[in-house]
Amino acid sequence: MIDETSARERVVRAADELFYARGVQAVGMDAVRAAAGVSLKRIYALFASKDELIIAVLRHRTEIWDAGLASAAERATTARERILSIFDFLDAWFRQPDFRGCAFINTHGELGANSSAVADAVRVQKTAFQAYVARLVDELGAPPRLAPQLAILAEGAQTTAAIAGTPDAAHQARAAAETLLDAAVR
Amino acid sequence: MIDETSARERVVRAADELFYARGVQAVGMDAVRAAAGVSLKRIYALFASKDELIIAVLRHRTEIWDAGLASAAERATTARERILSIFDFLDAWFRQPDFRGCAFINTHGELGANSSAVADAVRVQKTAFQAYVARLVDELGAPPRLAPQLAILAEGAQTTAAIAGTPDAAHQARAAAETLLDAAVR
DNA sequence: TTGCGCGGAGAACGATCGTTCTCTACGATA
DNA sequence: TATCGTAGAGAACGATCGTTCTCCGCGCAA
Repeated sequence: MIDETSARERVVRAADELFYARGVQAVGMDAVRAAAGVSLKRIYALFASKDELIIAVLRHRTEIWDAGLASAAERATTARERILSIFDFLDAWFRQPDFRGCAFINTHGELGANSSAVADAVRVQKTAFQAYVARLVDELGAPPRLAPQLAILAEGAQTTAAIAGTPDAAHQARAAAETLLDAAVR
Repeated sequence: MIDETSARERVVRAADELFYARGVQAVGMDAVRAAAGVSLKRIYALFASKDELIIAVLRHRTEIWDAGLASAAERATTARERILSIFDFLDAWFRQPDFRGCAFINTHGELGANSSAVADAVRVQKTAFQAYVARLVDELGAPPRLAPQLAILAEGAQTTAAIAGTPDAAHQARAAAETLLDAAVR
């Protein structure tokens, strides 16, 4: 294992999958080692502690989330469609068999009280999402107060779908978003 | 400690506060013992395991939540006001200094993947809330599809407020709910 | 070929946790 | 008063976890 970046990436990817599927505290570093195929010694050379690995995993999740959002928006031609594409993206995500809610919300609930670094990383991600929505709302020429309302719908859909175990919340939130859009831009 | 029910109540209440503040897995049974003033032996006579205690705590939280919702609704005179009182209730809750998000969402994120009993208890609570909203929507004479939309707003407000650390999401969600209500009943 | 340094496998260590067990004190009953 | 059962305090136990350390083998320079 000579390639530094490849080893790091394998560790982050394996940890991400395990943390998301079972929760962070339920996964030992030895399980990460086994899944990544990287020795413990090497993992601790790449990350000073499990906490640092958790932060790296959250950053990795942010990239995946951003890429998914952007990819969904690409298929849209208008600002309104780009906003609604968020909920189509959620719908596709909720239908994946390994969907288990938003990793940021889950990790925040699990560790946010004890690790301000985790809480900060989650807050950064959610703030970035709100800014993304605000940008789309601005492009649409709708009043700015619409943006947090749409973001709240997206957040609520994620926790509702995770707990219910069904993807219904995506199209319910999308319908609500359409109503809010209709009322905001006339 | 002769009174069975009082000891049980003290354990549940102490565990609830600790679990909510620090997360379930971060709180050892010895911390519960110290906070409740009930010996470990007695705790394990009342609850077969920590898992059982967790379930009891979730049930206790359900009672608190239901009572809070009902109390907020009492001050309302119309069905529309009763619906909006949900968001006033959330606003008051978000402003409490020890607010740390929805205990059900947090616990589900932490343990839902490993304990189907926990996942079930959380799902039961969320389903009951959705049924409550559906009842109010029915009283209002609005189309039933409005109910899950309002419930999603409430869920989203809870996670948004918890992560952001501000109570803003409550009135943002309330404003969205008003728009949805206006559009649904004309 | 020989010595050296790096990396992997996994044992080891100290801490913590859920759960049980031991010991002691006390209150009620005959 | 003597005895028995119960309850509390906390030690003990086995498991697990994060982190470090030891040992061994392999590739490379002189």
